[in-house]
Amino acid sequence: MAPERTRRRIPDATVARLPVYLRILIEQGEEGVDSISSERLAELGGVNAAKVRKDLSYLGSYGTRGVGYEVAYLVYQIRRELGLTHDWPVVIVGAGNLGQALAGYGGFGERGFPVAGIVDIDEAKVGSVLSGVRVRHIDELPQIVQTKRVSIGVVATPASAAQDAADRLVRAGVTSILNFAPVVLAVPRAIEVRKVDLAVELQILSYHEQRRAGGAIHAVGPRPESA
Amino acid sequence: MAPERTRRRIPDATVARLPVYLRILIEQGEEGVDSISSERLAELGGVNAAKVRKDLSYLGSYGTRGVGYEVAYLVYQIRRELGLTHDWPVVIVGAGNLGQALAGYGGFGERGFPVAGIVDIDEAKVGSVLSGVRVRHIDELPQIVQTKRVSIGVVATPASAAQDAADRLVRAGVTSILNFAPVVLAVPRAIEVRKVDLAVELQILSYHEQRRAGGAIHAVGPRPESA
DNA sequence: GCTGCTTTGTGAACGTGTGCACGAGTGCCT
DNA sequence: AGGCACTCGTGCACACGTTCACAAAGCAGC
Repeated sequence: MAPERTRRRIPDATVARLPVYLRILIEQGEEGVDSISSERLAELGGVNAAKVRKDLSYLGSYGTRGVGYEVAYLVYQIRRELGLTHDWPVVIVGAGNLGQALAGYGGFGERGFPVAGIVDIDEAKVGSVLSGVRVRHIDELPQIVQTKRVSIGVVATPASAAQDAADRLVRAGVTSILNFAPVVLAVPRAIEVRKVDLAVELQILSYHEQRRAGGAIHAVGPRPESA
Repeated sequence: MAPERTRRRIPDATVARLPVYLRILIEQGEEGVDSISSERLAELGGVNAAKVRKDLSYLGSYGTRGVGYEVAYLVYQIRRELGLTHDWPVVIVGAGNLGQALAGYGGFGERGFPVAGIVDIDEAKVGSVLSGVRVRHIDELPQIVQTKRVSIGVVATPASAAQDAADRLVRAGVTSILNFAPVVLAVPRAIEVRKVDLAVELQILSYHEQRRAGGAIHAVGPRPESA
């Protein structure tokens, strides 16, 4: 309950790992684990123990020397730091293949990000119902964002429509965007954008595979030698 | 055609950006642009011009001072470096919501990663056809990997089945994994794993939203003030 | 209460990534 | 041919992130 004021800024790298710790801690809690050491948490999270301690130290000194961290308390603190003490409704733009899959992916609402609405520009798609959410026309975006107090938008359109979708989201008042389209979105500086690009991920894997195959030597096939 | 030998290792951060440059260059090429400066490429890619030049310099000196980079040649070089001179067939494990969306997502095969197969452990799903690919039983994984020379596997299962899926992929001979399940996979060191976790991305956005709302002050709602 | 064992929290060293600033090379114009 | 404008390639300084190593702090047993 201490009204800790201006919390020091947490490094990006740490912010990106906190959700992973959080998930593990919740799982451990459900399995009846009350206390956990940085070493164990590191093992489960696939990172270094010192890194875990340093990451957690940015939240405050919530561990007990000689013992470890109390799982429930740490869950609470990470939740608080990540702003997960209340739900963040999201709106999905694009009711195509991906939009549908996202709407149908239960883990969304389950983890505190209920789908407040899904919109598309295609009149033919408007009206259909995806996992309980009716597809609405994109012109209704401002209204959805306003009434449902949405601050996070998800761009699940084809690349060609992504910038327009982002523009509309920003105009409607959204301040964070999760972009699945393979495009670099241009948005005002104040808007936070994160992108998820399948092709990029696969190409990074491709790089390592190619390297494995012998660097600059002309590869003759995907798998020159099986393990 | 110079048989450049032991290419120096390219920094991870650069490898992650090359696919972005590549996509932009391909687009520009299609629009008839022959030559491009680091400044223009940086603008389109949303990064710093010096960074673009440094990144590209790891590939070699393929630019022309006073002019810029020849688009077609640079596309070729990046493709070569990323190992995109030939296709990398992928196999998808999990024919649920996400697996189906991935199989249906055309951009996969289009970008050099044809779906060699999709498998599921659920007999009920086996046999159905998703966008031209028949779902096969997971026991056929080794055969698919062998015959189609697959080196990249995609885990699109629920969290509870992800580790088993990964184990099977590794045993079948796959050396790179793209993991969509919210789990930290345990795999041999030689296996390259990249993860795409929606919840993590949303929680990172949540952190910034929460921070925007006033740091540690108890937030009362998602959007304390509209822009 | 003291001793010894355990584990946190963090200073310091190291490594990686970023961005500036400028020399070096190229093409164009006169 | 010479000068000028332009853009690449890169050395250098700085910021950020990771890891080590150890003092500080807590618990347990006697």
